[in-house]
Amino acid sequence: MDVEGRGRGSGRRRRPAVMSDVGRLAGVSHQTVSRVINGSPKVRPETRRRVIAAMRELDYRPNTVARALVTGRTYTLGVVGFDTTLYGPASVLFGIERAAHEAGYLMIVASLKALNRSSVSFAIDRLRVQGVDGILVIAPHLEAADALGHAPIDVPVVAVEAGPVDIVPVVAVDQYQGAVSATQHLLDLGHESVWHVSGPPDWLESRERIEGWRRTLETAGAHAPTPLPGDWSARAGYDHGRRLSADPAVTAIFAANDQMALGVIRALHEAGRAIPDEVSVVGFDDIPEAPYFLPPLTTVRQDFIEVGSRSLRLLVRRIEVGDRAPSRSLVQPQLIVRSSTAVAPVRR
Amino acid sequence: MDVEGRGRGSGRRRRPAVMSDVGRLAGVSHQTVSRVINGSPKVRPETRRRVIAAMRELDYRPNTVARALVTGRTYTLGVVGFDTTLYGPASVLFGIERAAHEAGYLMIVASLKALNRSSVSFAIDRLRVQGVDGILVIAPHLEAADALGHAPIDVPVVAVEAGPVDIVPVVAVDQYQGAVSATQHLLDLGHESVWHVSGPPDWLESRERIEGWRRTLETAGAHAPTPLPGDWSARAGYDHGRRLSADPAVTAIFAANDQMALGVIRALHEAGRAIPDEVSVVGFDDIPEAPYFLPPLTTVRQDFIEVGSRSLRLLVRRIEVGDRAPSRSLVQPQLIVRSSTAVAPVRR
DNA sequence: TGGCGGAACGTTAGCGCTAACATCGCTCGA
DNA sequence: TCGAGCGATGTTAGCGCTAACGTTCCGCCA
Repeated sequence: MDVEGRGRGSGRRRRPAVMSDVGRLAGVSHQTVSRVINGSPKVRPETRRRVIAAMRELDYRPNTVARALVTGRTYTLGVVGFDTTLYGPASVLFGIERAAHEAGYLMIVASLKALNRSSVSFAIDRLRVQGVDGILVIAPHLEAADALGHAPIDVPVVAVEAGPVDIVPVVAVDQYQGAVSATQHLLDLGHESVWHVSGPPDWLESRERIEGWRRTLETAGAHAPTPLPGDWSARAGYDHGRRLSADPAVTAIFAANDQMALGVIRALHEAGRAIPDEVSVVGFDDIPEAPYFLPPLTTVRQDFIEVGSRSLRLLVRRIEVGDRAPSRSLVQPQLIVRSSTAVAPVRR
Repeated sequence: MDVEGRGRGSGRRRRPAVMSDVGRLAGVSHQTVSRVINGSPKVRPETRRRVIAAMRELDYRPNTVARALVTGRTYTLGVVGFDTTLYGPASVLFGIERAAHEAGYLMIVASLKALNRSSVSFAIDRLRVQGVDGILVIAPHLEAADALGHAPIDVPVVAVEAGPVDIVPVVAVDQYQGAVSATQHLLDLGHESVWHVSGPPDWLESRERIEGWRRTLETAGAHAPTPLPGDWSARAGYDHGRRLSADPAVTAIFAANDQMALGVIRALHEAGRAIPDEVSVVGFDDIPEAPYFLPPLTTVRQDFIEVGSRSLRLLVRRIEVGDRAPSRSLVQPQLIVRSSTAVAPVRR
């Protein structure tokens, strides 16, 4: 018997035990079982023991759905993200899940097919209908951030990596400062200017990195060339890199992420321009592979995990304490100097 | 009034409309509203129209939780994964979410802190208590796969990237075949043997790749050196690469993933050994950066997205059709030849 | 000795929905 | 002409839980 390995108890596929089953076995009402589960102090130790024994005996598991129906709380959180295949978003997601688990929440992920307003709104709605207690939106994009302006107010929302959104609280890496430190590093090495392979113009991260780079050059009195927009891919970096490597004036390149930096490096290499002796290259993100590029990449490290867990903690605070008030929390990036950057070559 | 921007309707924070509110406004019973929502044919078009109008008017949203309580279906799926920061798992997750969305399900992610039996069991339990309709376990690991042997039978489970598990159905990439094609490619180029930087021995993927590599060498009558186990990181590849580059007999290296291949490449480069002229290198995965390595990496492409969506479809079939019977679905990998491999150098 | 208060329970009434059955007209054929 | 039959709707009874209130029993003090 019990061929199906259904655990203790005899016979065929019984329906799982419910609260009143436990109560019956323990000789109490279902409400007392509920009290035990919810840790009410008004239960005699002896009774509690009997109830717990009965729960174990019947392999009882509380029905979360029924509980959610009456309490209105599901202890699930929704996360709206875009391309979660990329290292950055994947890490943020990971950080969120870690922190959510610790806080007693489960994480539901809704990916976006496209980065636009209606797409974000639909995703938020999908999660809301599911009954999540709160929503995190990873919205590093103009239109996506815009959708947050029309976010529903009956469920707490926190934006991750979004730009200056006034309506909802935001947790983000200080992209501007990261770009400043990358650019300043190159200027400090004696480069007269720094070329920039940027991200897509409609991404907020791109904009802030461009801004940081431009301002730093301007402050130093250096000329800021037109930024070359890529799509974060190594291929884009390669394409721009081919053009840049043909220009002997180019001695320093700041790529808006490590993948594009990799493409730039390959293009420079093919053109026979030595890194870092002739051209210095800086990336952004510090992906795990960056130290093993040829040469190892100087880059700006973002603590994605921290962004994820910090935004989650903020969301939970809003859910549980009811804290409103928009806020803005910035995580500081860190310049990691490796050997893809060196002092500027002497001018001929 | 309505300072809080709560939408149409006058006055303070009303509670959201429920079915009977809609019914009242439309002049029907709540059950008729339910029929309209569930697409019952037994509703007059005129009535249906009135109900829909009332729903819109009140901005009605069905309460998923209440529905789940009575139907027993939540239309959520649980996914148990390990390090979802890596490109492979992240892509599988992405593929799952895509397919889940299409099938009308939401995806809950539970990450593992450690790869062992109890950890997997706990995660499955957490999801089960939450009421998911089915569970996907990304378990490329011995112990993790082992936990599936004791999987609960009251909720459908599908294993992703797991080895030969007999109890639950499995969807995986044919790692063995991938390793065979990588190794054979190197043999075909005239290399006398192929060194292997493998993954951790307790990962199923590592084992199958080792097996494919070893068998291919044996079949060709070549000597199979002891595989060098890494941890998938570029650093591990680098460490092994340093030792391999010191051995002039080494002319071909098969790394069990692209990150380790990158480390190997850097080590060879530092040792002054030319790739591919002196040493050929093959990776595994075909991460998006692989074409931009120096030199571009020959590797074995895994279609992670396909693995994800295929496993999801299998799970949904089991949920909705009740299809039992363990099965095994293999996705074929593909050798991508780039310029990190070339004919073996002539022997001195 | 009566009564009062609190600890430790039990009972009841929902949460918002669906499933099952009951009811009401109306059409249509014998 | 009448009722069988069916389409369209209403009514009722839960799903498994928590919240609110009722009940019981006992100790303690006036």
